[in-house]
Amino acid sequence: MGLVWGIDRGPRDPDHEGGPVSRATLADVARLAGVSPSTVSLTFSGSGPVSAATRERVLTAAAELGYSGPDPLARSLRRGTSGVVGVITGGELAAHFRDPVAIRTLDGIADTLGAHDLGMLLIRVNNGGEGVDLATRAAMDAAIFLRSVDGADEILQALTRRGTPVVLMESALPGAASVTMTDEEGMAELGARVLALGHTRIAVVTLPWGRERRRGLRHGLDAAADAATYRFTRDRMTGLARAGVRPTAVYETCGSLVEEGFEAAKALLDVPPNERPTAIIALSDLLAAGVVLAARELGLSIPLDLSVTGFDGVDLPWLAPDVIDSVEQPVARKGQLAGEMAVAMMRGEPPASVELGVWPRAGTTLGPVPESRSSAEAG
Amino acid sequence: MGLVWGIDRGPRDPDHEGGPVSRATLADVARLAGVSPSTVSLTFSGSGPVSAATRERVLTAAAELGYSGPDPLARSLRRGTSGVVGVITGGELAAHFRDPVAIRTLDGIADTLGAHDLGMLLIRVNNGGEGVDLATRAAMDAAIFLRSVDGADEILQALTRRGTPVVLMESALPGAASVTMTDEEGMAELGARVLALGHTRIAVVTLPWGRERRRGLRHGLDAAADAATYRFTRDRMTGLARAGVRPTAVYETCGSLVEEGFEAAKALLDVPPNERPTAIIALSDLLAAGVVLAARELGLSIPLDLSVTGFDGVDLPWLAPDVIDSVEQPVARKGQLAGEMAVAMMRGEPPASVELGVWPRAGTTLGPVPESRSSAEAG
DNA sequence: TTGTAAGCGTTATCAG
DNA sequence: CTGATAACGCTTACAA
Repeated sequence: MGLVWGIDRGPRDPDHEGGPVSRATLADVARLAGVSPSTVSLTFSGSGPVSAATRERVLTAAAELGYSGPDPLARSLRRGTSGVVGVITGGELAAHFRDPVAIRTLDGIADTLGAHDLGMLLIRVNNGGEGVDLATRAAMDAAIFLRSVDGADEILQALTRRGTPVVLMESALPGAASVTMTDEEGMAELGARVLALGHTRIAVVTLPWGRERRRGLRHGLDAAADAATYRFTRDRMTGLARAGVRPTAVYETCGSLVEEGFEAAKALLDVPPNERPTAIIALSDLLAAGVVLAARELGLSIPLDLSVTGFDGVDLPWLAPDVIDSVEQPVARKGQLAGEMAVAMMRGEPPASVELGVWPRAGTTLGPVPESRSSAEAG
Repeated sequence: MGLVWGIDRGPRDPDHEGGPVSRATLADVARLAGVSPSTVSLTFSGSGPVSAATRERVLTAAAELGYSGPDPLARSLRRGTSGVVGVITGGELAAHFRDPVAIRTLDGIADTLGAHDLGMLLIRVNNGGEGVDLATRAAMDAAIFLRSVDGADEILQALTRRGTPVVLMESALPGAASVTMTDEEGMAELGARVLALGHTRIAVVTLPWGRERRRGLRHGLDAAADAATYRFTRDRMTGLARAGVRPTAVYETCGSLVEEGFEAAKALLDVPPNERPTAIIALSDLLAAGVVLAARELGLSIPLDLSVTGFDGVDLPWLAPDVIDSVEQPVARKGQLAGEMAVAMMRGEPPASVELGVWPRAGTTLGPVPESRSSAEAG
């Protein structure tokens, strides 16, 4: 092939003299089939009128040369699209895919992208800045930001300047689409339910407040809501405060894990009986499950001795017979929606913002509510 | 800019006359900075010698034009690489990301790819063939197949012809790298431990045998091992048979889920006490956990009334105080290894095949072994 | 240290 | 229905 000086693309078996040094291209197929490159292109894309005979000849030539369709890279450049949507994750998710909520969100995104025949480019950005480079250099037709990503600003800016549509989850920014949830309202409603039961000694087990992880007792809920930089944590604590919950103890954990909830409960319940909380509000279901397990171990009956609530609406079959009283989040829907927004923007539609509602879900760990107070009053 | 007839790339705000219709390119930056395109390229790639003054001028021009680095598509075409590794998943994983083993594998892959600044393109191929097209058309420098993928052959062929390196997990093929695990041996060892305890009435709770999902009792283990088309299922059952386990009952489930194990155990244990199995071997930890929960509910003491074993070595803190006797798999390592293989092949190294060992892990659900028999005799 | 030039492998347009 | 042509936006060997 007319290669005079060649391009260095690493070792390609140079002393192999019979076979082609580089892969067959569309032009090679055209030559062998005795047609023009455009005809070959049309044959493979299926988008143009090609006579059966010609198509046959092209396909034969392709098979002979071991040509398996247009090169994705060249096609992408020419068409200006890559067929790939970037999903950029940070924080916890970067280290482990373990959070069931994140997993379900990803699943929702994958649903939508799969249905549109789009690839999902997963980019983990960790605190060290690994991934930022990739996120700004990778080819993608749109990007979805999952949770708060630490190097987000830089990435966001690069993408925006390049005109790549961006969908933000759990945060909003002009120019970008966003999907958020009414965590605060949902938690306020759940808090109201707890208060309606007449509990006075209420403890709260929280998610991490910010990037640095510290485990232990904290003082006051309002201060906590202010101090927390993580949106989930802040919104949910604010919701509790708004509902009028004044906890006797607040315990910060290092993450949404069963073990963390277990430890927190052990600490909170290891006090004289008359000081012991009668209700523990956990900011996630996994934490709540840990609380339930700790209570079981201490011989406390749920919900008679202790009411427990969570957040997320995750399915925990192994906690049977208990089912956490929680706040249901349409997480998969959220992911699908984010995917749909990305697709819409790729088509040129303007960015939209959607807020999905969350709602309390009755379980077995809260106990019966004496008086029905379903709608929480704001204020 | 010199666009006369233009290319239709969808709506781009055509009546906006002041601003640039298309994004600024490297050439535009060069023109504004008064340097040649190659200089701009060198400036951004950082790979060539550029004087501080020139670099400054280029960066200023870029900022002015809102240019944020070379277009990924063009760069990819020119360099011949995309910086992306495809991870192709099928079967169960396609529908849900829920399997903890798969998740840990993905995590391992992500570790390695992240460290090499490579993107991870997740492609789900479902039974309907969705994703096959994408897998053959997407740009990737290497591909990793997770588990058995239904349309795999077609994808594999296309990738191979294109010269894309392929890493197979849990299967092997000439020309492709592969990483597998010694499931059969591991299970044989675990089976030997069960037999060493003197159990005679042993039941087995299996993973799905093949694509079609049927739940219920089956007859015989050898027949089962033959009938199973899913590799995990087949290998583990073969291992049991090899160890000499002759189960009194075999129960097929629809998936590795706690609920499935629970149901299976209920069915297996709902017989007259003198026919009841004294040991249940589950082919996954999640299934085993379901068995433990069912046994608890029936008031059976573990391991006194019933020995239980699993497979995978997954952490299940919520099952405390019980810890499943299981077979530990270095799953994350497996993922990392697959990533490393992909990277190596991208560098031109020949495909390698690695088999990772698995080993029994002692828990609390099997009971003490009277006589130590650590090495299983084959045959 | 910087500029020149030759593509990378396609596809969209338009003419035949 | 098919062919010629002109990009897509960038990188790199080599010359200056």
